Amino acid sequence: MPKWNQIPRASWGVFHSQLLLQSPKLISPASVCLIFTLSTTDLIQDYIHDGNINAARKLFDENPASCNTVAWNSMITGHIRHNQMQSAHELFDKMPMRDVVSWNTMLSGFNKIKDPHKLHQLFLQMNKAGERPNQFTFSTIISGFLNTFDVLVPQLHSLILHSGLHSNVFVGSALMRGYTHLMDRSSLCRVFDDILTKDISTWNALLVGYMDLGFIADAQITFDMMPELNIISWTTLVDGYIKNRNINQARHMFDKMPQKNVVSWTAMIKGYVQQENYTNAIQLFISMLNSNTSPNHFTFSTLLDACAGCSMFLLGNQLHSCILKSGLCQELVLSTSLIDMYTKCGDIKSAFTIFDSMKTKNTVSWNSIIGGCARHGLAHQALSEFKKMTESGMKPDHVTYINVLSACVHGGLVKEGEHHFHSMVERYGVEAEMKHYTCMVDLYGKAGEVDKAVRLVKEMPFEPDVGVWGALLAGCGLHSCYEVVNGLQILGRDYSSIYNMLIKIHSEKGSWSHAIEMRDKVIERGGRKQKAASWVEFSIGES
DNA sequence: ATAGGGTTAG
Repeated sequence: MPKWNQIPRASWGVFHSQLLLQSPKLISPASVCLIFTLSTTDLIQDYIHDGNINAARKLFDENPASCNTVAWNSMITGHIRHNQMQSAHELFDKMPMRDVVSWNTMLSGFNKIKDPHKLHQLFLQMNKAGERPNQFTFSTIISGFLNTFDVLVPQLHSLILHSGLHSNVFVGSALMRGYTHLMDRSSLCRVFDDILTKDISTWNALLVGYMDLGFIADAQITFDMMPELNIISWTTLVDGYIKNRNINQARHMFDKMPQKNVVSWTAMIKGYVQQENYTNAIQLFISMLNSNTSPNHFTFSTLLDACAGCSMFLLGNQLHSCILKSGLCQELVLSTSLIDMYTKCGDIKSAFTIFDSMKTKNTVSWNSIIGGCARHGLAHQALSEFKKMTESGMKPDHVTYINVLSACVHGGLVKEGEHHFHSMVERYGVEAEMKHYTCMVDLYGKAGEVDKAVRLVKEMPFEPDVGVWGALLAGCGLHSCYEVVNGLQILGRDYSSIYNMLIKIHSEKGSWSHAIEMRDKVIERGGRKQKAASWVEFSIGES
């Protein structure tokens, strides 16, 4: 039996914080400190360790004089762990003495909430304040800069070389991820070589790098010569093959995995969903359940994607029940997947139920519901949801506008479509892409304003693609605009669909000789008409 | 008291 003063520090935390919690009237923090010969700072640290931020904060606020920099830093850490970035920031601003840990902790906070601009600002302030960045600083800011400030990676690299921190495994793997983003293979390898004592994460970073850059063979060689492998190495390899569109090799390695977890199962299922091989995706999901692996929100959202892809309403609905049971239902991404699944399976009502119950919505959630309305032909509702979206301060992006414009197409709302097409750049700085032009051409074409459609195609700042021509052609076909279609033929576009359209128009006008001439041309070029297909939806019990 | 790998949505 150890004496009380031989009990390790770590075990005390639980003990004395319990003591304080259970009998706050009998014993004060001050007495606890006395009994256990703890400083206020020690006690604060123990509270933070236990996740008891409120007790820590109370003690901290009541004893300002006995709080040193370590206590301040612990408080900042505690607030960040509880997602209270605002409070953390206030403490950071108020603290009398900041050391490198204070700065690093704040940087990690901005990294956690994914605010690269604040992260960048704080890093500049840190340098201005004369605090020298260390290995913690570099690994944090590099990972936080990815996708936003990728260009800074080489410059940070040079600072790192200057400070002699290049051999640190954390710094090194962050740099490797940075160079992977920059698609710079040779720098990736340089950084790898510079890390003198490599650990498994270092090797895994190389594996990710090779796979992301498409060097499949090098990735496999790396995998085969790695000193040790963990489940992450295996999953990286499997996912790498999926990303490089080699699903069979992915499955081969997947089957060879010594053990699998949620992540590896989800990655493999996702691979099949991307290939639109929904049968295999669902079979694999069943095997996953049989192997006693619980799905998480990643898995569910992947499967909902599968349901949306092939209109499996029943399975989607069952998954929804599972999600409700699992308590994952307030997950933002998952709700958005559910909305998408329901709209694509024809149940816009359920989609709205979920959408309206969401506490926080982002651009993607709004886009799914607007897109859902569009798909259901509810043009006016799509526009009113769009109005609500902008009024709530959410900024529309290019996808929002694709959905808004396609709603206008379905509803034949030419005026509204034109309005939004123009205001997207003027009000929100969203430049029109190919898809937006396609929608507008489609809109004009269906409304019979083929002249406007043609003018738009001519004015487009880039070369129209098949989609744009297809929309124009469809519009012409709908209104039998022989001249325009024939014009397309003269322009040298020889898609067989143009000839097919000409056949249709000639037939309608009764010029059979022309129609036959066109048909022969199609056959001559080996063109064949696509088989037509459609599905009819019956609704029972509702009008 | 501070740092790193693999899976999710429109």
